[in-house]
Amino acid sequence: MIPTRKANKRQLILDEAAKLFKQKGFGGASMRDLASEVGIEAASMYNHIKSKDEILELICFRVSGMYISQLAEIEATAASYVEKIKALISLHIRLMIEDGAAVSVANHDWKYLREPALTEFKNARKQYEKGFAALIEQGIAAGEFQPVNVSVALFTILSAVRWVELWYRPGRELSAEELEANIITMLLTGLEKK
Amino acid sequence: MIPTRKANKRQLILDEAAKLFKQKGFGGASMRDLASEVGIEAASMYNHIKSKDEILELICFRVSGMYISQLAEIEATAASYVEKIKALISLHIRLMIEDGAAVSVANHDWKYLREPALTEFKNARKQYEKGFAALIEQGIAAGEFQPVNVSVALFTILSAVRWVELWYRPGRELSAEELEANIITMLLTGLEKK
DNA sequence: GTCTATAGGCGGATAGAC
DNA sequence: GTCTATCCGCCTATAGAC
Repeated sequence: MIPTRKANKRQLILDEAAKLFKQKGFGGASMRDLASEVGIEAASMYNHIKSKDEILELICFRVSGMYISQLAEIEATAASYVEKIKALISLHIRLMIEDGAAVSVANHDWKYLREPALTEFKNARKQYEKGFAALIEQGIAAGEFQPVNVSVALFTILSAVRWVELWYRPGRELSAEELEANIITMLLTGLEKK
Repeated sequence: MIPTRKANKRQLILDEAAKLFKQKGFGGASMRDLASEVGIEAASMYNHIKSKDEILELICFRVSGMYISQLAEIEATAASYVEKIKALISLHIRLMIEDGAAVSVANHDWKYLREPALTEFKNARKQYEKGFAALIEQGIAAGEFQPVNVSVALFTILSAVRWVELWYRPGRELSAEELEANIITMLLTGLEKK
């Protein structure tokens, strides 16, 4: 039987840490806070994790791993570039909704990683951005996209999906599917009516 | 004679604080760090400011004040809704480039404000967002914009201009004007070629 | 207005009993 | 594996000399 993510206390600590870091920031969340959420004393957590820094690393690299493996899958499909970019936007929104706390930590608190993890994480992110940018570039070359600056297009898309973290609540007026459809409309066809 | 912003030591402290908070976060930047940047001892700063919290408040409310007053000016013009939205996008990019550290702190560290400042800041931001959303809504009603969900459009635009803070360096391949033109293209006409 | 010294609290992490 | 007790360092802020 494959253990679920919450099977052991170690994973419970990581999940609660993600929520707490998202809420208070890495620096603002203390090990005593975290222990209280988990239901044990701070000292007891050190039987499950090595340090507070290790917790941050585990969260950040789990998230970067998800993005990179999913990008590889999308790259390998035979879809058009428009479809591939739509799939990437959909991926970001879905991960944000399903695993929001961890994604949020990887987005905001990665800078508190210590070397060598910091450099490793930056490289992973750069690798992801390069793959994403290549799809935009190829889409422009293929005539599917407007000849916009590739970096601007890349970061506009990446940023535009980030606010979902701040805004989305399950049971909001908009369903996840409607949210996704609206963001894709904004990014691919723009606000202005032509 | 009107004093410039750097005329007194108090303002120097605020400017250095904005840079430091942007770099390390409010919690990660200590008063000793800040004093070292200013060139005095930590204790000496308390002759110019009341507390670390006061520094954060002064930075955040200066920024929110700028946005709100500029929004009022744009609302009062006779331009089309397309032009008004373009002016707002331009405002965000310009403030980010000219006063990036303070804007960044107001974007990220406002959550460390203490009551009653926290509630006051949230209300100011909500007021700004409502004004911005109203322009989008009126633009849709006037037939200038696509009938997209107003909140989605608003937050997509607000987020899309935020990454400029992470990306823009004076002397990058793209000038501020080109950057602005490219972002406006992305947001108003979209990535896809039609 | 700046300094040195320090108060008083909270941080991460460890030792050792059970 | 969990606890209590504790180390030691850094934090914001203040007191008081100059």
